[in-house]
Amino acid sequence: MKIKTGLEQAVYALLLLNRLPKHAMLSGESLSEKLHVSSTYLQKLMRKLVQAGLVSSVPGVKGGFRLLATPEDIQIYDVYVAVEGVESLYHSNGVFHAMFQLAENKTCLLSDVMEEAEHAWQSVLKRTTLASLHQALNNTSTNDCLTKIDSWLKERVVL
Amino acid sequence: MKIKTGLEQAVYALLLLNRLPKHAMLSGESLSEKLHVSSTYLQKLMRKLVQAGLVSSVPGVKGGFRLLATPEDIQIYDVYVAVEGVESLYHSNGVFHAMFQLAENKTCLLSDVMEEAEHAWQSVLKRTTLASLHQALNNTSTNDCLTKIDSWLKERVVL
DNA sequence: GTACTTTTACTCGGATACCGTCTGTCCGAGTAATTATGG
DNA sequence: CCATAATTACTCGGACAGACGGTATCCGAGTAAAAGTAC
Repeated sequence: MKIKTGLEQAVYALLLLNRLPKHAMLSGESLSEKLHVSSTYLQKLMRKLVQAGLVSSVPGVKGGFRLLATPEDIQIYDVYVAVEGVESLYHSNGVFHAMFQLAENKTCLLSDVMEEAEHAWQSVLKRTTLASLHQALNNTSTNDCLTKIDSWLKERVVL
Repeated sequence: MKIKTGLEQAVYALLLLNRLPKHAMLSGESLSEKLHVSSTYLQKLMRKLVQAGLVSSVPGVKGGFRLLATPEDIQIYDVYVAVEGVESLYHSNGVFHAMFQLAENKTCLLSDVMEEAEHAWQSVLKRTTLASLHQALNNTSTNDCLTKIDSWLKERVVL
């Protein structure tokens, strides 16, 4: 059981977009190049982020992706849901009900526990926003790294 | 991303074993019959529980499985680790390092968050024991269900 | 210079292929209780 | 009746097949800016 790497790609893509000046955009091609991930697959992910309302996209030449919401409002959990869907980590397979020949409507024992655990998990992902990640990045990175990124962005930025 | 159903099978198997009198055993065949799951696959899971030290097994005719630890000491997290391994839910794929051309030794931003989230998740699974599930089962089930199970166990119990 | 057409560089969304993992099956081997056999 | 052998019913562990989902690729379609063209 593993969490998809798609989440990682999406989060860091958003983190890059967050460094752009207001209303500026970056093409999917540029994003994938900087993240060193598959271009076509990243585009698939970006579409999911668009559908989730986290970023907006502009077609045509001089098009690209741009952060739609403010970074303070983008929870990591939102990104997770956008990429992986709302399905919970655990889903009962009815062993409990089969065991006791119960109706399907009652929740099973394990589900309750797993649901509680997942809630605890989600709460961490909900209180962590893109803004806090951005902050952490600025605090922990050397100026050299950041300026290198920002100058690269400047070359590739659209509009 | 989903948690294996193997966990469900294992937990309820343990819950069944917990209803046996001291030192009594149940065969893998009987377990799978009551849980309505694949017999051979359940045996695979039981072996993992044996290797994890949660249950002990006795080969030969009149053999079977028996709870090794006391139910108060068996955390659901132990079962999870036995079935799914110690691997964490999230494992970085190095996007962060590729992005900034950093050395591998530094942890990436997302890893920190995901690790914290997983910790919260684990803590719920650690404070839930087989004993507490057993308790919950006794409290929420009708007497009819429980006596039906226990009489069935009496028929199939070994030793 | 203006209106129109073509080219270009993007996003969009579906179809598809690959591959690892989880589920499930099968088989031979080991083990111990039970049963059968021989003296 | 006792000792030994054969049978039986389990667990053990590996090899293997099938299904499913995540990763990745490709393609045609849509869109809009830029470039080219005609008058």
